Amino acid sequence: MLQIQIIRKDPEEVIRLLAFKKFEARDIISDILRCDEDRRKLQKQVDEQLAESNLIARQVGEMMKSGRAAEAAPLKEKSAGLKAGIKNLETELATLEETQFRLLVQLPNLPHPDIRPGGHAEDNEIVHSEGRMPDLDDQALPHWELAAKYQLIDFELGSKISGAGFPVYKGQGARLQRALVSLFLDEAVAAGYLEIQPPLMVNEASAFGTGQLPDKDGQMYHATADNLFLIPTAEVPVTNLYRDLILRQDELPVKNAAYSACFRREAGSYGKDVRGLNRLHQFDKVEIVQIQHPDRSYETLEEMREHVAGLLRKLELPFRILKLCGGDMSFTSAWTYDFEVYSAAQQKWLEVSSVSNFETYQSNRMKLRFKGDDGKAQLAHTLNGSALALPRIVAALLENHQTGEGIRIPPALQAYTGFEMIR
RNA sequence: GGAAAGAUGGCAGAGUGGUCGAAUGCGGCGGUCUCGAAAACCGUUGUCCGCUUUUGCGGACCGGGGGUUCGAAUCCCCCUCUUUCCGCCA
Repeated sequence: MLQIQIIRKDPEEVIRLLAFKKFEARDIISDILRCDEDRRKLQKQVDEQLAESNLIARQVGEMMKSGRAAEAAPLKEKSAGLKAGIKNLETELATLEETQFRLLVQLPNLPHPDIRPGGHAEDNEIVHSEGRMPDLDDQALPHWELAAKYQLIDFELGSKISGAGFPVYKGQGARLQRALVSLFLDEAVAAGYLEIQPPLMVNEASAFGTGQLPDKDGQMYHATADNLFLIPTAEVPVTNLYRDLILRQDELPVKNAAYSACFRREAGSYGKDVRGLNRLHQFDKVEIVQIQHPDRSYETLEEMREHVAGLLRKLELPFRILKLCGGDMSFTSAWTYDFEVYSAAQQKWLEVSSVSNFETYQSNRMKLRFKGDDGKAQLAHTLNGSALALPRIVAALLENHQTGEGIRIPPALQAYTGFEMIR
């Protein structure tokens, strides 16, 4: 959620930057400003009335104490008369506050000024590219066929017990999952992240805090009996750990890493992109989260980007890093790098990680602050990234490392799988 | 699922209708003392909103919402959560 102060200060700049995200904000902004003005005017009125009422109450108190109860009667009456008016004003104020909030929540985060405007994939800038493209022969198979051939993943069985998009991993396939999770967690811990094992279900306040509600309502599985949501990413519970907190400046940066299963309804996405592991309702992911001082959050973003790149190197996968254009970034992000791994057998790039700086957008919702040197509380910046999401990594590993004898496991992973080849 | 107790400032914990944003202790910060540190002593120490924007003024907040009253942390109602006991159980 954007801070009202920023909109008040320079509404034209907000409109200009939101246009980078292909968001036409002019109407909402003018509604917000009008509402804000009304709200402040009303706030002043309410405060004045309350001040008067407080004064009378104090005077009555004095009289009661000094035994002049009779004199208090007219004051009591006056105060009682004020009451109805105050109540009406307060109700009106609450309505305005709610309206303003409802409007504010509709605005996406401002992209950083260095973000390119645009709304198409072609507007994304390839900022880095590395790794050797595998030259596979004509017999190269896509991962869903490899998964069947080596009995690693059973999609049909998953459909039977749950539905499409819930794969069952078996044998070396299951072991590969566990190995990747362990590798990713160990790397994160080595990089200074605190390992967290969060709940997989969260309440409404948490879903709101990181921006899943109301923006992505309908994308989460909702357990209505208890009003809990299955997490779409560990970002949600982990970032919300710090909701409503005022950290000390010397506690920054907070670095947390968490493995979790992730659940996404993916309502409305069907078609060729959903084949195999490309798009699932349940998948595993290790997420890294940082809470950082606003002055250093972009250094931190680069650090996180380098961490993710290191993982892909260990897995010996060719990858590229995209700096997303405004229109391709998420609602809540100010700056996003996407990592894509080349899938040789599908002959396309698969998104395997997304590393973002949300600046104060999440922290403003969550009231996540820190106390600076001046003793004043201010909003912290939040960042997160996948490090990494498993399914497309598994897809790329299977496809890129397939050989005539089987699928080669990169050395860094062998310690975790306990085998060098999938046969 | 049943029963009971509870929710107060960073933490612990007092406060049962008026001067309570709230005692006290711990912690934090500043100072005295010291070569320095500890101890001791003194002072200080919440968040949000509005107006002024330098000092300042007003308002709100004692889990959340509503009510009673001139006046609520304190009384009443509803909700949420926590703890303990019983039941069930990986």
